[in-house]
Amino acid sequence: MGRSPCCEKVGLKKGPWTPEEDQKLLAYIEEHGHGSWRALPAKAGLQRCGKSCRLRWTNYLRPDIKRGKFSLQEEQTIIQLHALLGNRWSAIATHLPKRTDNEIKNYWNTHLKKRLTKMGIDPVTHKPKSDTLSPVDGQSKAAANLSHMAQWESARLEAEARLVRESRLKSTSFQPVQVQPQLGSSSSPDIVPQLLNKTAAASAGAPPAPPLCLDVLKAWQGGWSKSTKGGFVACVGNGPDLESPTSTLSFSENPLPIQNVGNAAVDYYGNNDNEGGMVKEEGEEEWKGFKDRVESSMTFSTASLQDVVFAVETPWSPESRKVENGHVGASNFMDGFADLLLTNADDHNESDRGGDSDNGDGNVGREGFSYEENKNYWNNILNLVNSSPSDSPVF
DNA sequence: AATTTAGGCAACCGCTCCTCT
DNA sequence: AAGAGGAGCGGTTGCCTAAAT
Repeated sequence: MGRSPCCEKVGLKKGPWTPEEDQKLLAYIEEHGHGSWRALPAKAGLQRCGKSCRLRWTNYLRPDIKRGKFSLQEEQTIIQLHALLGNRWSAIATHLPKRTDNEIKNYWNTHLKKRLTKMGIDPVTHKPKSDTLSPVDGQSKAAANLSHMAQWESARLEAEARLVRESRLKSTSFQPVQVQPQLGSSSSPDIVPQLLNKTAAASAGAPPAPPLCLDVLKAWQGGWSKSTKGGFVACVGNGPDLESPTSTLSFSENPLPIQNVGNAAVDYYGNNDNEGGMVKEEGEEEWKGFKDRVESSMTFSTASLQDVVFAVETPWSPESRKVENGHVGASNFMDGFADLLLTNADDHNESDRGGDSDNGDGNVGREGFSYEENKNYWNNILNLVNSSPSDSPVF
């Protein structure tokens, strides 16, 4: 709003950095920290704008940057998180602590995007391109449902936030929330546990939730059961490792209309006959901000993730769903997505990847996703989030 | 060997968000 | 509550290098 660009000053250098400039910047930051980026160049004796200095530091000079070729695991992480988050490079970068968002962005644009395209997958939607040719068959519908899952999750977070607010009005007597230490690394460490607890309490038809001790990772491993009302109950925290009482999130009053999951999210959370009171009302901006905080920290609520899996699994074949040791029955990571991707990745890459990607199941080397592949694709994305390293800054 | 083309990456630009006053 | 400044993010550009002709 009227503020002049930081680099507009005459005499400031642009373009590639010289080793001397790098040295000056490095030396200054090592001694003083960066402090105010705007003030840094003058103090460090650099003819650069602060923004340029920050960029140089974060993308190149920072000591904890890993440079060089991306590993197989890193590629998988990027692709799957991109499917979930879109072009939110900084969020993706939080899962690859030694890579910069810029590096990831470049790698995506120059390598991974092309590879997906070559496989017949739209790199934007992560959906088989063939879907657009025959959008009416059941399989395509399922894939279309999947493509909305990120939006779904987003809408859900908004709704949860609304529920928090509503529950504040309805109840003033919640038990203190116990938070396991792992969550402390989140930028908003208190949000999710409270969110879950209050969401559970506010859910229509759900009994008052006991205090919830949430460890996202453990909770994610919790089992599932189908409710007797035809809805679904996510049993949070009943895995063997959990010490806390079980919290039950019930959506039995509102079985999700999965067949139109993208639009359904709107209805479900906004305008449906929702007895849970998920009604759009005042304070949208506040809740948008709330949601963004949750999203930006990638602190997915357990319920959200499980709902997503629910959305993935349910419309296809509920009976075929496997639950193994409390995990969602996604196929093995390497057998599923990675094989599909890397085997299709052709030709020019296997030599430097170790070449262990062909599982010989016949699902490779062709365009488009099969039903199972689609399922695996998304389940693996969720598994990735689930299996994020515990020292990840976002979990 | 010279020229053209394509790929890869660092850096810039403009916008948005957040914080402070 | 509103405005200004700072920081961060994502998109894009432009340069450099390698490969192809």
